[in-house]
Amino acid sequence: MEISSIINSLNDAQRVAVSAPGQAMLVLAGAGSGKTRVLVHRIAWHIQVDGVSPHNILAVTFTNKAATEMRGRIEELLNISARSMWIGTFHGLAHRLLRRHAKQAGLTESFQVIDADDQLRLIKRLLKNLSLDEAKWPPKQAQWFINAQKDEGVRAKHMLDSGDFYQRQMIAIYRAYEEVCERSSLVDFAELLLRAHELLRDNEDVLAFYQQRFRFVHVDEFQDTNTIQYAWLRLLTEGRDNLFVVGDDDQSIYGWRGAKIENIYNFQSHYPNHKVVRLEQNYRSSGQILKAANSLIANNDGRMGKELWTDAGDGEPISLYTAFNEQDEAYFVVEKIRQWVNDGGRRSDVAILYRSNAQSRQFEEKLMSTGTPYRVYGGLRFFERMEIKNALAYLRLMSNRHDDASFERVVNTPARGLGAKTLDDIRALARGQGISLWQAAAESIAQGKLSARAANAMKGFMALIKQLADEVEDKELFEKVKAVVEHSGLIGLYKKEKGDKGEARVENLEELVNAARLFDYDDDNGENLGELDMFLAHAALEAGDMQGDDYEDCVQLMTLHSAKGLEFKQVFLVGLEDGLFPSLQSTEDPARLEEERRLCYVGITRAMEQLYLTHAESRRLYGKESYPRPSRFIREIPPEFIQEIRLRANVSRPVTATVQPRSSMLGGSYKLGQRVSHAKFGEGVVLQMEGEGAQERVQINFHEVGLKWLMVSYAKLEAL
DNA sequence: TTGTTCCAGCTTTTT
DNA sequence: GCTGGAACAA
Repeated sequence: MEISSIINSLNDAQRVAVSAPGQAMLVLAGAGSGKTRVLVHRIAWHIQVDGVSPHNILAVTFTNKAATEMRGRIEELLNISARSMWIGTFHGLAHRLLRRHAKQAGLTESFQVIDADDQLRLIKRLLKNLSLDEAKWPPKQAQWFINAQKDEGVRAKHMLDSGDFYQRQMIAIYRAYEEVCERSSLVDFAELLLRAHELLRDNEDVLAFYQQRFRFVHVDEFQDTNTIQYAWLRLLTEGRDNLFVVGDDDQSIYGWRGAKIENIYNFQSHYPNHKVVRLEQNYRSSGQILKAANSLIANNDGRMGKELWTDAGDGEPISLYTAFNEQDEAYFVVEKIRQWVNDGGRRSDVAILYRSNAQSRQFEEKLMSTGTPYRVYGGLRFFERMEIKNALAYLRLMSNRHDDASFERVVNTPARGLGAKTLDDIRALARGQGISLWQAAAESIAQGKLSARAANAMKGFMALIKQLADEVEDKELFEKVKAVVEHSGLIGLYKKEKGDKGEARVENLEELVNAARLFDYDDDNGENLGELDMFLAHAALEAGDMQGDDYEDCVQLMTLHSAKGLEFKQVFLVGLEDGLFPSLQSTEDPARLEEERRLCYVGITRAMEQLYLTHAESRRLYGKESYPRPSRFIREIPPEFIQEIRLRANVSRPVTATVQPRSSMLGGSYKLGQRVSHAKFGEGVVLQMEGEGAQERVQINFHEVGLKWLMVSYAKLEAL
């Protein structure tokens, strides 16, 4: 393999980046400028020209997809196997480190990874234990707090009590959460990163080993790194000048989940010998689209500075359509797509991009009514589905009885007569003695604390888990999964569920067995880990692709966030209205507004040939009619790049339906305002009535307990 | 255990 | 205005 094959296909700036001598490097790669190409070729350069073994190379990405693609492209370019090279996501690599050094990281060897959903359930449970009112202490907020602290590398024990009541409570929740995770051997996503950082920071030998091993470290999407991820990279590379990062400050759109655009700026002081290379030649979009994007993003302050250009010509101007309302907007878009397809365009080259998921519906309806195939991105992934998570919880319990999160999840799923009361008692015992729920359950049975019925049910559940675990011990992974699916009772539960839903769930469970069959154990490079545990980790870390690729030619619908990194010949950027995009919550804060602008920049730069911007003069939002102003981002694009279009000369306004006042309730055996008495609720006054005969119901305002609806035939009311 | 009513909440998302 | 979850009645 010649050097030329690595260098020839590159432009000057790309070449400089790829062939630079070993030193810290910041590649500012604009949209569509060949950033992955540069990363791939840089790594190939190290291997081919510097003679570095793949074994000594580390490459970090954010998504599994990016990691897989990069490995594939390196293997293809060099025609070698890159198996020994560490390429993966921050979380995946952190996981691998923690498996290898579980003990030094303070973890048990069988620790399990939990996803955001598991984490939230755990926190909900914990708030109940602490007798905190969910209304006053929203679990989501606590989750956000905990993860934000971890992202900054802060443990509960490090947090000072500022005397602030809210803060103090959050710290207490954080601490309690750490204890639960510790006891159950559970590690959440943020914890993976934090632990991996602490592992390197606190263990000189481990750090030295990996510093030596990774002669060259590469990072994709550097603008999306958070504090702890960057700290981890610095431990591995600082002072050694072997960190190669690629990113684009103009495409930083994840500030709200902890990404620090500042990492790009700080890189320059942390690595004084660094070199900056700008990739500004764009190979994706036509000239006017790029100029519009440049003008828009120029409104942001404190950029690194970058201007995209192309030698591919000006292309068509951007089209702007002002719709009467959101229906009309959808009509316009679908009509344009129809024309595109009529002219021989492929549907999969068309994307409808919106700010928030709720906007997809109107487009779906119009697409459906015209029989246009489409695909919506987002939504639940395979391993996030309820039935799958339930089955996995059984598997987890088989692997680790002390996994409280899984115990909670399936102890009464399918229902086996273990009610709230029984479980509360077991939880109380577990909490009091600092033992797992499984142990507490066993103890309760042994001490005869449970009613005969509950004890039986619990024994049955525990026996089921044990039996499954024993029966399957030496079997193949897929047989373990199959045993769970067949004997847990989940299938029976979902078969009973009415509609297609239950059927789909049963199919998914069958698909899970299949996924286990196909699971490549070696591929995930397990360290000291059984195949089952590896599969469970895989399920958490890689929730599965959005949906299986359907081969049909589909219009693509997605949020602007999910569109990052993709490109389409024809792009519709819809709902460009103040309050929607930029979102209402971002309009006050200049920093957040800049992030919205970057998001718009990302959207514009997805388009290769044709870009349509649309906004509506009136829009139904949260049930109310609103009359939003066109987005400020439209005004920030110079008019010379924009062409306004009108689809129809006149639009008829929908007639506002007159609201029929509901006719007053027809009386049965009670009168409005009648005073009545109920055995349990005491005295009250009848306020409303509906239904007749056996179905007759009355609403009563009881003096003691407030409003209630009661069936007249059951309630045994006494007229006073 | 199940069906209903009530109520809050309502950007963006990967791991 | 819709949805998902919790609370409640039966």
